[in-house]
Amino acid sequence: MRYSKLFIPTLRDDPADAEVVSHKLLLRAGYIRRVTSGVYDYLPLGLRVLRKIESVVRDEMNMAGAQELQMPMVQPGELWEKSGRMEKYGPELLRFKDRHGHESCLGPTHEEVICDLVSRELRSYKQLPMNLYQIQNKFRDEIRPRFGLMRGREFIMKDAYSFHADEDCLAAEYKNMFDAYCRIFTRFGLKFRPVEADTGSIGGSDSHEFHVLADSGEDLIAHCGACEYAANVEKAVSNRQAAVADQTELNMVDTPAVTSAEDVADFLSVDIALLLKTMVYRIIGGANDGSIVAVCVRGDDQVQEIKLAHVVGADSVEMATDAEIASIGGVTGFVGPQNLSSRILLDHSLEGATGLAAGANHQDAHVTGLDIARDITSAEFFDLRQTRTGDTCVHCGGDIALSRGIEVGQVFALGTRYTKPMEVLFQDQQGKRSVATMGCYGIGISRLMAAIVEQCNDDAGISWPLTLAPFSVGLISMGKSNAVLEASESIYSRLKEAGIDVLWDDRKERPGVKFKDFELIGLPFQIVVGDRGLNDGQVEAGWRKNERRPVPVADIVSVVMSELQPVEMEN
RNA sequence: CGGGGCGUAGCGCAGCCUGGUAGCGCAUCUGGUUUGGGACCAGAGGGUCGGGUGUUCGAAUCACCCCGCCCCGACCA
Repeated sequence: MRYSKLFIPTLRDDPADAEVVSHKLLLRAGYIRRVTSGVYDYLPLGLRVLRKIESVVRDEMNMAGAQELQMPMVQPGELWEKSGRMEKYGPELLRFKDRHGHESCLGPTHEEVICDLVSRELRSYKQLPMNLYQIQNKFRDEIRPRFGLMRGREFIMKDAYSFHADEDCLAAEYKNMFDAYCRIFTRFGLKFRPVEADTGSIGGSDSHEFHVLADSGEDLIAHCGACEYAANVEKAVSNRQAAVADQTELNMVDTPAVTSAEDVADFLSVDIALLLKTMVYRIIGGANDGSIVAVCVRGDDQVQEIKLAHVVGADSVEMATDAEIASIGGVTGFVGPQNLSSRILLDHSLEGATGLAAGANHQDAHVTGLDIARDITSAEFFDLRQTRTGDTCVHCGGDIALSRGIEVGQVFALGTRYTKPMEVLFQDQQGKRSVATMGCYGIGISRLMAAIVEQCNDDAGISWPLTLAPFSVGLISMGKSNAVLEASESIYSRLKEAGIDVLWDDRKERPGVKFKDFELIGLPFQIVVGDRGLNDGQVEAGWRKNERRPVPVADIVSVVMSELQPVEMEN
């Protein structure tokens, strides 16, 4: 491809509204443009990268035995009514009526559609298992789209759905997909980590997320330094060294206008870990929708709201209002676990604790010497705290550390969560009607593009891995002497004939401009043709990251082939 | 939706406080000189100052409303 004919609108300055490096670079290097909040154009360079990402994913999915199909973006409301998610999915599901007044929505995911399809065609266990996938646009009306491709409203996802006659078969496919995902992210050359995950709004039993490690990641993951354990903090469990204090009398003390855990600890001169922090939540969804619960953790811990939601069987939880706190006998800022009329849930780390300071449920007062076993009636203990650094691993006792990650894939063992309501039934080996079990497996294709840039960049721009670069080779001709033009033209066509993806910068620009643009765009290998070397029958060639070396014009194609080939073989 | 910030030429910004009809750098176009790391000279084009209403002789500037964008929280591939 000739640069002069390609639409690559590069920018000198960082766009003011881009925050993370991938967003800035993809915009500046002319890969994407914003259309509206969370919705982007993929320009020619961006599309080329997308296609390469897709082809690796396709390759591995096909090799793992899955088959590709394509489902629609527009979905009928009935399907969502049937699965029960019309109500549950919430405002993220973009709904609309067509001209006939028919309830429709834009597909944020495709469990309903695939179940509908499979339920119509599935008769016998002999048709199982099967794994169907697509690479397609999704739309989720995100509360807050941000960071460019990282969290768009419209995005591209590879989603696969598998159906099975029994649990064992599902487990085997889950493992199969897990392994395929590891191969995919390895082929991209990414630093990634599979972690145990909460199943979120999709539901199901088992789930793992695949995270690309990056400081700009929106997720926090906990991992053990000594063993393989890793989990999203929404789910991570860990042991903590609990601070202990002697058993003492229960006392009420004045703490005028001292409310936060830090301030109370300072004011009373006690270790913040010997504080008991009480948070009051309202339950959203589920059997106890609307009811209020009190939750206690140590002063230096945070309540993990996802864990809490699971414990109380809620869709989610929200902090209670002052009035709601008062309704259970609490006083905002001074809430404690004693004499509350609501359910009181305590984190395991508080079981048997003594000598604690806590809110007194009186204005401007706390209690000291609180003894959980002695002073709290009807306490229930659960894992409710968020794992933090300094905790130890429940499996091996090793130290837990936290990292930031970008979630680029997730696998779910869904069981019959969808197949039951959607009536995906078949006749089993005994001739009985049976519900299929299901798994689903997603990879965020467009998000991956951003995640890769997060890991592959430097001060000058993007630094694509060879397998994903929009072009493998950038050919830069310098000056406009006929010798340079002719040599460039001939090298360009010889490279093309050899099957190498080459971008020839034939523009009438000064060398500096060309170098800067190529480094910004991030092509992995460069060839420079200039009068200086041409006089000795040479051009320069080299990887973006290294120095270029002189190469005889006659050898350039074979040199490029031998440089590029071994790298491609590794992948 | 709650909290903070912003909206002036394609991009990055100044002007606003203290009203007088818009400016800088980059980019673009023309001519010339340049040509191994974002050139130089000369000239040119491009803006209903996010939108509306109001105050005023006069509004980019002041007030109110709306819209859009970005950042922090709840969501997820």
